[in-house]
Amino acid sequence: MNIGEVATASGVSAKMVRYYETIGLIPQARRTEAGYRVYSPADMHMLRFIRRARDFGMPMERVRQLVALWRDEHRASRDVKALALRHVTELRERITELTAMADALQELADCCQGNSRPECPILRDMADPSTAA
Amino acid sequence: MNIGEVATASGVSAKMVRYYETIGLIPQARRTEAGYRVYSPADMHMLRFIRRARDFGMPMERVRQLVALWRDEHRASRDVKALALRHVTELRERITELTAMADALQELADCCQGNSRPECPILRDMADPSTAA
DNA sequence: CTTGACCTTCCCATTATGGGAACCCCATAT
DNA sequence: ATATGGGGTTCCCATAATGGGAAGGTCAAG
Repeated sequence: MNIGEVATASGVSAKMVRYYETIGLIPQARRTEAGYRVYSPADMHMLRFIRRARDFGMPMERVRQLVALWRDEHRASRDVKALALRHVTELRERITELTAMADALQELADCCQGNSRPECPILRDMADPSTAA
Repeated sequence: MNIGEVATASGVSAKMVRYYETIGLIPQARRTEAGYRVYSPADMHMLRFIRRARDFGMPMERVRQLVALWRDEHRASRDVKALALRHVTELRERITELTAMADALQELADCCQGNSRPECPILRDMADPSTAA
């Protein structure tokens, strides 16, 4: 397969495939005489795997660790699980933060009449939180 | 006040104050003879306001709109409320996405023994989701 | 008048992704 | 054989918001 085919098959854009190669996330592809990159089905699976990891919201560094475990026949599933759970924890922390933001802003909005007059508790609170409603 | 003072007082770093000026989020500061930026208490309040908006997770473009409303004495609170609720909606959408990621990964982790053997449902599923447990 | 803290501008780096230019290659239709 | 379209290649640029750091000017206190 060449890069366009592996991109379509894996769901990773050709641009990103080249990028992953430059940052060393995937090994350098073999080349044809003309310089075209050549991929095996195994490469395609690896890219698909990476795509899945990204879909889980993992930062590249974590993806890198996970790919290393994936390729290591002698890994301990404990290590994979620990990595996964660490990510779940981070996701839940982020969710907590966003929820706090949304709730706080929702509460302010609930206090706002939302009419044609300028008086607005949202702006008032944001300008000076000490005057909380 | 000079930039260091307004930075400390507003919670926005001096670097960011200069940056906000270059992108036109805040007006260009007056300068002393020597070229030092000079800020009024009103400027400080504006920066604090911006800081609060950022704390709510708003992207700069939304902050820009909000600052415009804040400065407009003739705004309609309806417009402020609409903007706030739009942001709440986006936050909740993001939360839904992150929750789906966390739940899916948690479910995979629950299936993983987490021992010293290499067999791991997390990796198996990520490599090929069609073999779902 | 020195010294240290603060200011100025300018450049660089980050993360992951896409856009686009300039140029080369391959297969197919004429 | 050749024109042509659809790839491929590299390289550079841009993003959003933020920090780091260098080189050099300024201010205030001792």
